[in-house]
Amino acid sequence: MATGRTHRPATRSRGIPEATVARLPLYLRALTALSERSVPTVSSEELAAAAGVNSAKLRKDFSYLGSYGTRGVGYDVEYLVYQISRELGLTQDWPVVIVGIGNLGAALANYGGFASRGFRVAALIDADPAMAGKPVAGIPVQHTDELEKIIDDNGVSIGVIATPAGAAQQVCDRLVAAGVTSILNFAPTVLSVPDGVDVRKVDLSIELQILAFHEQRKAGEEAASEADAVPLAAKEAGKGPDGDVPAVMPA
Amino acid sequence: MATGRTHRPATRSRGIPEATVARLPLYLRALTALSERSVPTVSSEELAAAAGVNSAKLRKDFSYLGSYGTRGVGYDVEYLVYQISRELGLTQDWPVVIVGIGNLGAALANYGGFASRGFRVAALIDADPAMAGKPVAGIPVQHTDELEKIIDDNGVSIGVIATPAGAAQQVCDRLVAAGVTSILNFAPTVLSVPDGVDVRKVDLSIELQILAFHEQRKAGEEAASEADAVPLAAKEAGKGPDGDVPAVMPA
DNA sequence: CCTTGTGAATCCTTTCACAGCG
DNA sequence: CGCTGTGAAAGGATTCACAAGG
Repeated sequence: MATGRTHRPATRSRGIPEATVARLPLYLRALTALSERSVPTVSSEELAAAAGVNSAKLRKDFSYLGSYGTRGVGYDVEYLVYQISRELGLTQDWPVVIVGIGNLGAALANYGGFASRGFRVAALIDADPAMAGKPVAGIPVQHTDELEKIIDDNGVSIGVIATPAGAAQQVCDRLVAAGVTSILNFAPTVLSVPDGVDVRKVDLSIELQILAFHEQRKAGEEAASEADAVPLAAKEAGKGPDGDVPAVMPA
Repeated sequence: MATGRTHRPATRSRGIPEATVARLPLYLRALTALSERSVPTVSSEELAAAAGVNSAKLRKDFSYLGSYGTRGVGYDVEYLVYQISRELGLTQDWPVVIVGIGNLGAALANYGGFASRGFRVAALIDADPAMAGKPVAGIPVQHTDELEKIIDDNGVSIGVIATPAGAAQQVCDRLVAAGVTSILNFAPTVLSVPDGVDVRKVDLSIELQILAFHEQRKAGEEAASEADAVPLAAKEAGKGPDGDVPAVMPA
């Protein structure tokens, strides 16, 4: 969805479509579950159901990786787990730093899904001096002043931004300057980065707004009121209780 | 991305493309910022830059909503804010419940972006009896036993699941049975829901995995032609060539 | 037989480029 | 003029449906 702006036309090697890449982690998770239950093989139909997609799509996706299945039988679970992991770059482990240790940052630090998938939280960084030294998820928080040194010492190329919106671009710039080339942004802001740097964003309130759109549709399903003229009374001014708790701020 | 499976072919009224719907919140945020700075009008070019998209796309998106701009001038900020809010269903407010008040649930409860956008956290629900009554973000946590009553009393139609993966489907089923028709799922599981219920998921580790994929590509970039301009300071965090190959190989 | 792998058809999204209008 | 609104072209992604192969 939101990778860095116009990078090169298409990575030449074996261009795997972006939509397929986005689904590989899904397949990987379903396969891992099967693997844990010692299921030896799985058909595209079964795996697709477990991953919540349809089987034709899954087969097409796998066809970009190569021919890893056996006709009449299905896919070898262990082998596929390995191939997808390798394709995603998860056979090595990636040190990541999390910047902004509010509620959300702490949640991320504690999130088991990172560690179990080849990601290692190398450091937690926060601008609040009072946080410095305090352990979160067993890792001591370090002050922002150390950012460049931390990136450099740990060879970090992936950074997670969980600061308030106002601080995000600044943090981003420092991360990039220090050598980070992939950023996962939880702050509700558009980050601008130089070419070659990938940014993905997760925006909590946007997801809810999309749901609200569909919810509204459902509500007005029968007796479709075409009657809404245009009150224009945009009294919907930016409301009050904004500046409270940290984590992430609204726009 | 992940709305409920195949519901009706397309909402007949004025079918706004899904891709457009997903961008409306982005525009809304940029417009709100302009509104706060009392900017009266904005061109598609400027607004597109602020939202991080290109201007042709933005104009096409707006064209699905109607003709709200003025040629030679641009768009009236206040008016657009209102139109988009209305289209997204944000002129009413939506009571939501958050189930699973761990680190992530607490972060969500504290997240200002919800309240400021027409969403009201009606209740926090957790299965741990020890949490019951404890206030988080000023709202007392209630026990799961109360779930159905809470949904009913508050007329909640949107639920947020922030429980561990193992509990998610069960919670989902109860929410749906109680009348919730839109679910935002943070648990790393595929939820199955009946037709007519929308599910969107936010998966923290999937985003990182996608970044890792691209990061890996960048690392293998040099050695080939085009000396990319990107310093690529990544320090080669140890790591032999190809991790260990797992036991099973293909037939 | 059964299930994969894949051309071809279809559908959706983005981009182009310019006519049309304030 | 400048900027919107939009047909038309281009590019992706998804689905179909079936030949190929164990």
